[in-house]
Amino acid sequence: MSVDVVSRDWVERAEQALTAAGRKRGGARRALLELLGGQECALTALEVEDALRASSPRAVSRASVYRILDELEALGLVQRVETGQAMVRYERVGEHEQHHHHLVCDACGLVMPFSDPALERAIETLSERVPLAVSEHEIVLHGACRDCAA
Amino acid sequence: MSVDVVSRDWVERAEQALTAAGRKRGGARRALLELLGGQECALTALEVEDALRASSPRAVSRASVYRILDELEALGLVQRVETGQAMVRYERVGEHEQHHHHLVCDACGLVMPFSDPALERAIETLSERVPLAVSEHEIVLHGACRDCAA
DNA sequence: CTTGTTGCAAACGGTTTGCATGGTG
DNA sequence: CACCATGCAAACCGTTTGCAACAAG
Repeated sequence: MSVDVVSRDWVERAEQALTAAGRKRGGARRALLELLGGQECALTALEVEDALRASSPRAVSRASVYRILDELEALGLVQRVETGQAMVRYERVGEHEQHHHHLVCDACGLVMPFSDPALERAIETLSERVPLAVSEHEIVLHGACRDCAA
Repeated sequence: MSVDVVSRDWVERAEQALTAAGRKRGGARRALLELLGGQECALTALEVEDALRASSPRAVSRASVYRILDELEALGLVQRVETGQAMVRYERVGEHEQHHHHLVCDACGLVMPFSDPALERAIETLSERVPLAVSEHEIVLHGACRDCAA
């Protein structure tokens, strides 16, 4: 798998973008970047906080988690994902990573990524025939995952 | 337009479903059904409350708005829409109405419905190749509406 | 030393719940 | 008259903000 490589790229790019935006370095942000870089899919702010508390000796405050996620979102390094689970999720946006969407198990809350070229094409075509200058789109499929459907 | 006809159908169907579920009638619910029946697109709970306060002499309490919307959702008469605007939206589900999705203007908050057969087909095909027993799907296009893009 | 960064705790705002009252069947 | 429906106010909980202490450039 190239997950580690990808994430390392992203972490570096993020550090650069932050520096370019006139930001200074800080422990909390470094820890958060490291975490997001290694994630396969979207996390909630609370999950981020818990993961950081578990892996790091000094906890990162909740406020910082939200502040940093907002910052990263503004720089286009992270994107929000609305899964209809009452909490916003966040995931990194890789420059060369494949655009993807989400499957949500309404029974257990599991969130999985998926991607489909045909769907993207349909969205692209559609985007030109709609009374909106489309900048982004989000697709969420709800249902029961294999474990829960059994 | 057949909007009025459609909404009347829906209101009637809702009343029947509620009675069948062993519920009694009440003024708040009747007012809410009447309102949703006449809506073109999804409303937030707060918008529902305001609309009811404006049109009706006696206000409907916020708690009732949420309780009734939950009830209607459980019966499949209403569906939640996540537009990424920090508040959940609700809209009626018509039996013979066309399935649709939403365009959201991130600048002014405007929400518009749209539907696209090609997109639905793509979703349908995709649903069979995914590790999830898909029961629903939601598609949201974000961008700038005509007024805001100008 | 000037300016961004972080933690803590309090404030916010949408949503939910407990409880007493009132209306429906 | 049993039970659902409703209003009011308080509780909840994810998120945001104010402020003071710190650290990077």
